[in-house]
Amino acid sequence: MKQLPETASVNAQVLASLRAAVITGELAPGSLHSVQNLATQLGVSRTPVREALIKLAQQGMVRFERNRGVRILLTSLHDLEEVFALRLLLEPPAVRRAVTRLDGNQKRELRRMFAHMEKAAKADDEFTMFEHDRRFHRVLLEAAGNARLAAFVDGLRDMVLRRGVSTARESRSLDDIVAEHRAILDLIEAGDAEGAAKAMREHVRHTAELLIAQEAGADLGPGLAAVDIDLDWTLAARDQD
Amino acid sequence: MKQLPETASVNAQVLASLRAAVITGELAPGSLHSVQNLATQLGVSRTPVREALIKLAQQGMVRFERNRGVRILLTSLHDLEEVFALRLLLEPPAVRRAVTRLDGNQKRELRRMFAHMEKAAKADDEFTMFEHDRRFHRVLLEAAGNARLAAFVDGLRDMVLRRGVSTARESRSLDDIVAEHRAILDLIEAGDAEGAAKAMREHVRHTAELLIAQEAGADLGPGLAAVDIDLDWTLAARDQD
DNA sequence: GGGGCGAGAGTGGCATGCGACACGTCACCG
DNA sequence: CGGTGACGTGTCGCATGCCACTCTCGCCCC
Repeated sequence: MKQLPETASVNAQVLASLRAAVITGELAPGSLHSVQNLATQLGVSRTPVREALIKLAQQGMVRFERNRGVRILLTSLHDLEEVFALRLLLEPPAVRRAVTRLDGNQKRELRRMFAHMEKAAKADDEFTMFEHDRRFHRVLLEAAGNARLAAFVDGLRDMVLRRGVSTARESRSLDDIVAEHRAILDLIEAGDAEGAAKAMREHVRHTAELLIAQEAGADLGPGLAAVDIDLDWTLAARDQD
Repeated sequence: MKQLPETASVNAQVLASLRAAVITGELAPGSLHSVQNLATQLGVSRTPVREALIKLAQQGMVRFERNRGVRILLTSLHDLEEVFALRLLLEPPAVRRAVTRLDGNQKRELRRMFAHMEKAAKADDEFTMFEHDRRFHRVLLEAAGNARLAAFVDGLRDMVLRRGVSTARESRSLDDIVAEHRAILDLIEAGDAEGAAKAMREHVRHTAELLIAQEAGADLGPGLAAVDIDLDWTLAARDQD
């Protein structure tokens, strides 16, 4: 486990370390760990570790088991289904709204994130790629003006990352991902809120299908994944005035 | 062997107490409190109190201020806007999906909650009314099969409760609220997913408008509230295949 | 009399002490 | 030989100790 050198609050450092360790799989899904042990490895006392774990537990990444330890929860197929159903409900409307609200700084930041993604894709740097992917989405969500939405969706991504980072390459090239984001960015720049929302919708939907199909394949053995999960609750007729 | 009392963990009890205290206004919005003080009042040590407050802080109800105390956050107009924008995005699709997935127990529970609401409305029992209102919505959200969605929306309600419980009576009678839920329930029983979703949408929208108008009135002084907030991000043209 | 300052009280954050409980081990009994 | 129960180890949950920092208020110097 990585030791953080900097001088932010101990709690925040521990939280970041633990979150990273869970995401990268350094703390294996399903495994059990003691607070004391984690604290020793991080070079701090049990208290900040416990407090950070409480936050992760609220997010659903770990679970306390009394007198046994802390269980690292695994991301099931159903978890992926839940996460992407929510992202499909929230991100397209958020983008639609963000288009009319983005200020200069945010647009610049968006372009910057996209440029970093392109560069990382060229360099085949998966980690940097997903890092900026996340920040790209976060800028958009924040621009929608709803902090709770932004925080919630950002938290949802954690559940996917530890499945996604290591495996996305198998089914979709980094260039494809960049292309989907380019489409979104172009439509935003053109002021086409509706188009951008639709592009985001397709992007999330595409990502969901790939990850879920792949995950189902991993669970059931290779080559026979025939799952068809109804992710998209918005497909029914419109409930509008 | 059964353990009837099933004494919940101290932490859970403290969490419930603090949440209730914040919602009822016993801990006034904007006020500052020390962990030590709260712990003494609850008859426990600082640790479980601090841990419960950390959870409330993650939910946005309180904020730690180093070396000063714990601030009880107030629900601003913008907070209400955020909460209801999210509920409008999430609850109608959840209901649409729930209609086709409700099992017998859940339908029975739904009818039971509604009956309690009717009874509480007749008895003019505001508190019981809102209690069952919340559980009515929760049953529906859980029936949609997405635990994250249910937990998230349920958490959002906390932000509204402390404004809503004490003030809803001024603008809308309990009977009106019951009527809106009756409409939803009837359409669910009839298997009309689309109609139920629309009814839920109108219900949430109606609630939002009343609460926000009233809150704006309270902020700006009585009689001149002329706010028009764009809650409804779904009103734009449909992003569909 | 006015202004600056310093000492004290109070606080959150981190470290540590302590008790009750879960689980694996192993000796002992049937 | 198989089952069983007591013990030891390890763990969380809760209580408490300690420290650096903030804020207040009264005192002292000018």
